[in-house]
Amino acid sequence: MQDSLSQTFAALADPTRRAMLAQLSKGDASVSDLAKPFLGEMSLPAVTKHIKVLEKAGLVTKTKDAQWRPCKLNGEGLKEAADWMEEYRVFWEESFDRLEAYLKKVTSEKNQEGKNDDCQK
Amino acid sequence: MQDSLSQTFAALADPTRRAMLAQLSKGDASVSDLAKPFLGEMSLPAVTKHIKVLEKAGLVTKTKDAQWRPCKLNGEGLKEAADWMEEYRVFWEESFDRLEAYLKKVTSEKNQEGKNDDCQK
DNA sequence: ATCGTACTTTACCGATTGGTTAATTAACTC
DNA sequence: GAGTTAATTAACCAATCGGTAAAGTACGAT
Repeated sequence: MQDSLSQTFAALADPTRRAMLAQLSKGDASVSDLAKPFLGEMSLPAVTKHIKVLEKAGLVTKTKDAQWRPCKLNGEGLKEAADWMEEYRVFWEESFDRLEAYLKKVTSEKNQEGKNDDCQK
Repeated sequence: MQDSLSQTFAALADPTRRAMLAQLSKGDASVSDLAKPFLGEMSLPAVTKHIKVLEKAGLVTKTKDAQWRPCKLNGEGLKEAADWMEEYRVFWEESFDRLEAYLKKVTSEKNQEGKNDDCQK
């Protein structure tokens, strides 16, 4: 995993890490703050590792404050990935358009109920 | 890796697979079509595996046509991931705003050159 | 100095990933 | 039905991933 885009997507491919980003989106948090919701499910070193993955992907920056390590969401780290996705937007919007067109069609057909029973064409 | 969002991001976390999606965005392609750009770097079974990852993530659908397996980009498979990212848009736009504000500031300071040499405040 | 808190590092483990080669299935072609 | 083309499956391998327990580091408080 060399390129930064792969690193970013890989970092996002884990629910624990996404939950951490969600928490950081509400405000900065220390390692133990971030760990709190998960200490039932995993150990502190596991949390440290997850944070390191987020750091290396450039999604989080960690600073020092006495014995604490306040972490901050780095929004810019998501930009490259979002730009990549943007290229494909048309491909889900076009299928939405098809759905919309279909719904429009069946609705107008419903409105013509009784007027014409020949549904074969 | 249970949840579909993790599966999607994991599928995107590989340059070979992203290149395949890029090719499919230009039009449907068979497995060997998709393999062509990579046959110098990897074998056909490796390509089959990559396609299977994309399929399981719902990003690609594969059909049958004689001995060929035409693949199609499924744009809707990206929607969930794009929606997730959208939540964080403000976090990279806000840092862009800060940059913009900074550039505006230094520009206006530059315009005042000679008028006031006290750059300490 | 030593104790507690916050966190990291090390060493290990099993499961998954990304690749291989070789064999197999399936459909068309002669 | 023998051969060719398209693709998959099976068995294997090394590297990475997500986790652990235990030891180590660094800072503040008493």
